[in-house]
This record gives sequence, C-alpha cells and structure tokens, in this order.
Amino acid sequence: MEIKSKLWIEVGGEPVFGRGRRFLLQAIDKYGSINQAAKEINISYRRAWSYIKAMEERLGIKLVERQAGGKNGGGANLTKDARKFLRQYELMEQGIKEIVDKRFKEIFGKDNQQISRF
Amino acid sequence: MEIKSKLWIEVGGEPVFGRGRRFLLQAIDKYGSINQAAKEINISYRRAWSYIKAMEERLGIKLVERQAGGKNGGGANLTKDARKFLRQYELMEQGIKEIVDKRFKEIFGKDNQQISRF
DNA sequence: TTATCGTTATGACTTTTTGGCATAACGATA
DNA sequence: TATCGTTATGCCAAAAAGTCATAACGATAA
Repeated sequence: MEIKSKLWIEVGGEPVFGRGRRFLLQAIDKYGSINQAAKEINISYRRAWSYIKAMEERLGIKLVERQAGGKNGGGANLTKDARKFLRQYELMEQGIKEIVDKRFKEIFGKDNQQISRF
Repeated sequence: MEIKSKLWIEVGGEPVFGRGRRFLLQAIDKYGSINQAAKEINISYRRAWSYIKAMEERLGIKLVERQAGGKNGGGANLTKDARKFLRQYELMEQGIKEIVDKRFKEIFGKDNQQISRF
C-alpha cells in the first residue's frame, strides 16, 4: 500500500501543466529535440506533440521553438517563457511529495502494519 | 489559472482510494444506501458499485455491508474497517490542499499576474 | 398468500479518452 | 540533388468511463 500525490495547473477547467509535462519540457531542454525527449520519458512523439500543442493553446504562450528540417534534421528548444514557467512550477512542487509521504507513514504506519490488521 | 492537487492510495500499482471514493463512503454512511449516495455525489449507481467492488477486492477488506430487498428495499452500511480506514484517510488528506494552495499563491502570485505578463 | 417498493447486482452497449502507427514535409549539408 | 533526423498530422485501435435495461431480493402491507 502506497500513497500517491499529484499537482497540476488548470486553465478554464482544463489541465495545462503537471509532472509529466514538466518532465517533457526538461527533457526537451536537455536534448534539443521533442523526439529524443519523448523517448527519454517513454511516451510517443505523437503524445508529446499533443501535450505541447495543448499547453501552448491553453496558456496562450509559446513554449517550444521548433524547426523541421535543417541541421541535424531540425530540433526544438524552450522559450524564455517556458523556462520561467518551469522554474516556478518546480519551486511549487518541491517538497510537497515529501510532506505527503511523511504524513502517510505517520498515519498508516511505516510498514503498513494496519493492512495486515484488517 | 488554478492549482489542483490529488492524493490517492494504491495497492500493487492499482488505485484503491482517493477523494471520490472518500465522498462515496461518507455518503453511504449518511444515507444507508449506495443508490442514494451515488445520487448525492452525482455518479451512476453502476459506477459506485464498481468502485466499491474494486476497493474491496484490492484491499481484501469488506467495506460495505449490503442487503438487497427487505425493509425499505434494502440498504448498505459501512463496516467497522471502512470507518477506520476512512478516518485515517481523512486525517492524512487534511490540510494538504491548504499547503498547496498557499504555496501556489506565493509562487505564481495571488492574482495570477504572471499570466498577463507573458 | 401475494403484490409492492426501493434496494442491490450485473450484463451489454455507447461514448469518450488515450495511445500508437503511418506518412508527409522540412531544410542544412555533403 | 540525395540524405538524414527532425517536426507535423491524419487516421485507426484500444482502453476507460459512462449509460441503459433488467433481474433478484425480502420485509411489509393488503
């Protein structure tokens, strides 16, 4: 038995940014390629592309500068706005998981003894 | 732009308990009926029933004592184990949302000014 | 005894969401 | 002008979520 937690940002009731998309942007920053980034985090290129499109539309912000063709076949890089947004999100997320895990252990018992008690 | 947070418990990688199921158990406790409870929280009886079944299977614990037919057509009540589990979960969840909301405001700005800055 | 009533219990179907495949277009470079 | 690894998207498949219909139940009242 384990605890899971999730944080995400919505705009107009639609999800816009969460941990998965954070990973994606970070990986794009690392590789300079949506394709490579998608492989890194084990999602299809198609899915990564859809994520980016939805994020940009809903936020109304350009997040990823892309080029198809050219040197190395093209590539993608984060915009300044994307980096800023990412920093803010990382800051917000930081430590929350630890708080939740700690509380879970306190209440349900470090070794989940309670489950065998039932 | 708003922050959302979610907590849930998994067993063997499968979701077992979260806010929605908490509402469901609480409503069953209140009405003594799965049917009424489902109406209260705006899900179909079918869905409520599936939730309960999955929870009980995955936890290996009987959560809801049911009777089809009889006085008032039957009904459903929480077991002692369900009440205990519910108490623990409520305790764990309590305050987490507030922590997250507070942090969101601090970082992204109380009035989401940052979104207009982009 | 029997009809009634509001439950629980499920199968079957529909709709929505998610995921993945296939393929076109791109453009610097050799 | 052929190549190469990208980005870009339409289309279909699979999975998940939601809905509908109907059977079974059993205390109670007629």
